[in-house]
Amino acid sequence: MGRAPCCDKANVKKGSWSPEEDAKLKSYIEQHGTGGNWIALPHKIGLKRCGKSCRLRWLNYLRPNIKHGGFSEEEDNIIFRLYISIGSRWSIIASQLPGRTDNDVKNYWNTKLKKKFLGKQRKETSAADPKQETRGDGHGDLGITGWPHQPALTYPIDHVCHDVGQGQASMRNEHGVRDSDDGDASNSLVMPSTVPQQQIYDDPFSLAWSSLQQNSGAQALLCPTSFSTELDEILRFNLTKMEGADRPVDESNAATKSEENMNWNEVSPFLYPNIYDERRL
DNA sequence: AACTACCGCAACCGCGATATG
DNA sequence: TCATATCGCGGTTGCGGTAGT
Repeated sequence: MGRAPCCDKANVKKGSWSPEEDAKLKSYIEQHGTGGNWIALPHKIGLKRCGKSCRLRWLNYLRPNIKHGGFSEEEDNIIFRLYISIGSRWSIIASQLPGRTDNDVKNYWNTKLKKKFLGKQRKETSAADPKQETRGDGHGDLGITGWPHQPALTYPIDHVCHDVGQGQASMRNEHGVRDSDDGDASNSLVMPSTVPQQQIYDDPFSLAWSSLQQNSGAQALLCPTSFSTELDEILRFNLTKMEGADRPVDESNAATKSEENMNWNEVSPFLYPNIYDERRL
């Protein structure tokens, strides 16, 4: 049997929100909060909308301090590096960008950033071997191996805080207040001070490339022409590692598995495998 | 000016996770 | 322990605007 619908679709309005609907929803939530129940909320305020739709509208558009468009170069870099590190975990990535929503970041990546950085990749790759410039199958602009679909590359994300120990503060200074700045770091990928300082790259592609070169067992990557194939393999490897870690390996590792509770200590073993492997020995 | 193709964004959908009774 | 309700997330779709022909 299929899943029960979250609302009565016949009596629910779909499509774009009107200013009146926005005003109703916004004023109610500002006065009363969500009441912990999105499904019941539209009925309370007389909106013919699905609760999920209300939640999405609030989170992505009506919520205070939301920024739309105008992504900075630094934000581009953060998104790119996190995507390389953890894949399409948009909510986690967005949590590192105050005022940005997961939907916004996702759209921005899919429409602009992916092309921007993959274009760069192709450029560098083709410079080394012009024969790999294009594919005739119409997928050329998605990368030679389609690697964006297999994320979770191992490499440091000191980009989250360009200066270890100061990054948090610097982000705060730039954007004002962190969206998860409630004294509980459990919702953020917080960089521990023990993480070794890595070379700072202005260009995220260079950073990813350099990291691949440094990665043990990635000798083949030193040959630019095999970049895509090897990257593909590394991505698969790390993805497998991350998926495997969703299940407790031992008692000490059987902590919460919820992404919401993901913090640096849980993510970092995948980003810094060498460091954490050594600690276990 | 009209048509078409493309792009960007808002919103929807479906599923897994979690909470609750 | 199980069933059901709800939340939260990532992937996908659809629409409006714009550029190109």
